[in-house]
Amino acid sequence: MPEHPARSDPPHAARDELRRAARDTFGWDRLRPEQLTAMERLLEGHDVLVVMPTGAGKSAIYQVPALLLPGPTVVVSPLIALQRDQVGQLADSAAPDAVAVNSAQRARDSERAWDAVGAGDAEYLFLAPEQLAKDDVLADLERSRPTLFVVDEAHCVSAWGHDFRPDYLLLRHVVARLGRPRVLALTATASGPVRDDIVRHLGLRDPVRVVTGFDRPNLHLAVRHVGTEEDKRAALLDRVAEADPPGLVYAATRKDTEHYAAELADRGVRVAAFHAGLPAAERRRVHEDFLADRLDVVVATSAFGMGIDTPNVRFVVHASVPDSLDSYYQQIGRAGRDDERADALLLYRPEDLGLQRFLTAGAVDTGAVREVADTVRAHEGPISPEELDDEVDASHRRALTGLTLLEQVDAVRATDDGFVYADGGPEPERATAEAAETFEHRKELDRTRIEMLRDYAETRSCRRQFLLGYFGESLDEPCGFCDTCEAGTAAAHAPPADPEFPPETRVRHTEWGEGTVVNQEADRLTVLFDEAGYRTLSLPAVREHDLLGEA
DNA sequence: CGAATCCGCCGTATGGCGGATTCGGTGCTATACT
Repeated sequence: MPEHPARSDPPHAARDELRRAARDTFGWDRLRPEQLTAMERLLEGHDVLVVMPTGAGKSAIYQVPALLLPGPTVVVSPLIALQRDQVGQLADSAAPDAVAVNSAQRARDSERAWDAVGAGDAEYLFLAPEQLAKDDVLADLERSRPTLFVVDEAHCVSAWGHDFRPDYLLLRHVVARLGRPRVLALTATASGPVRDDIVRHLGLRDPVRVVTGFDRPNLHLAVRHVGTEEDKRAALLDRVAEADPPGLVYAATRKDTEHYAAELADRGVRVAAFHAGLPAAERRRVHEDFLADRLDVVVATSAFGMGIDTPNVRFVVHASVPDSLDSYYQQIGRAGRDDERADALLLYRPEDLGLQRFLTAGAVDTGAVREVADTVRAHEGPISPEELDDEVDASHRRALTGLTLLEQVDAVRATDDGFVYADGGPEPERATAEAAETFEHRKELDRTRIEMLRDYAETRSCRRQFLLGYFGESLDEPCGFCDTCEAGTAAAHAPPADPEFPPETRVRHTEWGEGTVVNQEADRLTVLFDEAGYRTLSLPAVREHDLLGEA
């Protein structure tokens, strides 16, 4: 953790103020040390990255300091439903007003929200990143002089910013345009590389990182290998039908969610399917029914979960592997928030990895990248993302993905007034090729992240040691509360107490170049290579052929 | 990459089979229409 800068105030003046504001405004009698640390650093003007489980009070970290800072607080939130929840929660407290601006509410309500922010009546303003790509929104925001810029669910920057929702990668320029208010990034789950990606793409400056432990000791971890699709279906139905509700089932496709939900319903389970293809009203109903205990089980795609903080979820069963251990841990982390026993079960078929490979395979649209490059270059003066979107035929998503890739290869750069073609940068043709390469590199990393699910499913070591290792934490002994521990294989495959390659060690591989050790098991080693992504190496082979040296 | 679905063939079945084809996740916003 970085050192405290020297302060002239008495040492705990800020702390006392924060505690008083928390108590008087929100009725919170005590704040956790990590919350206080993060709040204090914000007040001092630092950028802060917080990784803390849901339920630990992440929102408080901006809600309280916002009261002590002069201007309004901007909160970037990925889902309109979350914005609504947060505004509602603040409305129920004694805190100053919170408002949102988005396309789902009447234009007049958005206008009122801006008026309230402008007049200093609203302290908190919630927006999706897409709003911040609009010139008039940015102008309104600039006038309101925010002093705190919050990115909630900040893992979205890394998970979605690179292709699905490229507006996330523009946030760093929004922050610059606003005169650099301090930035707070909040998330429940992020492995080391994801944290670094967030820091880099939000442009955080020497951020204070507040990361609490990842271990959830009340969560029982298990993987069941299934042979055929039919075996899997049978195993799923048996397990879920007899499990203690409430619980969640994650499936890979929309159709699967509906199949499983129908079959569970036949067995008398109060169940609903949830995916992004359902009408908004149906999605809202399922969400509310689950929170209100009117449903035992929701069978969902990855669309379900953010904003679910019901404490008594007893199980999470995966009918198929997700796209990364980051996603997996986030999804199983929705169980057992009450600290009672909860079960995480992965039904594993290696064939299911294929679907995830397909889903992360998307190639970049080089035509769109080239069009963006040419447009920025031909434009007289700096061009804003909104103008670019208007002038380019490619979709918003492709145009902005192209823009952010071109920025990463130094072909375009941001100024205070928009993007310009970089003077010494590569020509459009070369820049397009380099952008495609950068994108491909990211996809390769994504593919190796999928392989980590294979390793998790197939490991004979303690599952918890494996998972925590992935998130950069170590557990000295096998946990005793996972299937491999119970089967006795974990003890036999326990990582050495004194590993040759301790976590975080920088190494150089003869083929894959430099990387950082993630964790060492009894006979294998996982390394995150800078270029080649996650790779698992056999230790005997490493020793025999001297594959790894110090970097 | 793998599963589900479609389609034509065989040869005449309250169809079966194999090869070809299609499909598969995540959300915002703006706009046209009822």
